[in-house]
Amino acid sequence: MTALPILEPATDESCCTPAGAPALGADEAKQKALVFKALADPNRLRLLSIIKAESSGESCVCDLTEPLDLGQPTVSHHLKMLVEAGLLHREKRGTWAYYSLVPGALDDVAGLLADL
Amino acid sequence: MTALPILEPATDESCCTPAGAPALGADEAKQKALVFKALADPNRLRLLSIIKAESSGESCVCDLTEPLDLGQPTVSHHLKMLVEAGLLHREKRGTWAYYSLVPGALDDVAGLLADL
DNA sequence: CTTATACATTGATGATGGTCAATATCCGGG
DNA sequence: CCCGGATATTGACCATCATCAATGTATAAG
Repeated sequence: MTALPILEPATDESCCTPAGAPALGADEAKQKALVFKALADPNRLRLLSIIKAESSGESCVCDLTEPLDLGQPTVSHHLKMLVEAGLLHREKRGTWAYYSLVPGALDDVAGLLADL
Repeated sequence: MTALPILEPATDESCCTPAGAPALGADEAKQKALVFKALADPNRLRLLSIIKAESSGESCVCDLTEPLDLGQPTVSHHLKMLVEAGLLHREKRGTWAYYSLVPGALDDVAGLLADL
């Protein structure tokens, strides 16, 4: 499992909210918590911010290492977590790896908060 | 420091967004990460969900221990973290402690995501 | 094929976090 | 004043995490 189902279309339900359980179930809560875990680190928030602010919409690892004052392996690790959370998209062109925001992903997270 | 400044009015800035740094600064990132840390646990998400679903708008600890299948000290610990994150409000009436959602707090978190 | 560059992975370490048992505190009733 | 119930706090234990050094992988250049 690389991408989390929470932020995907996930059309396996009939429609809208399941409306079955009166409150958040244990499994749903665990899945949603994974997304917030990905956001629960200052450096990962900064990574998202930097990538979002980039005019081209994407950044390579080499441009992200310096502003965060972190080692390259650490930055790669954080980026991987953000990709697995469904927040970032990774595209490798040549020797470089370009990371970009998944369109609407942050809005989906906001939606997670709305229908808690 | 009991309440986090992020979700407070925080009118110490002139207006709107600081617009100084081109991206998220280290200190801002640290503060915002604290809020997401509070949300990065399945049981805390369930606590918020249960309290939100309550028709009275509030729940006491005794009503929250059973549905989560956790010990009372653990529930109190989670509730404290949510209060310190500015998401829950605590009001003690008699022997009981009633927890309720801080109005607009979840919307403010959504706003945090919007202007990353 | 060799080398250099960009990035990912592994392993280790120190720090943080979730949970519980035990205990403390606060409040209402008798 | 004493007792019992509801909640908070403390201390400890185990798991997870953030970070780095070292190494592995892949791609482009020569």
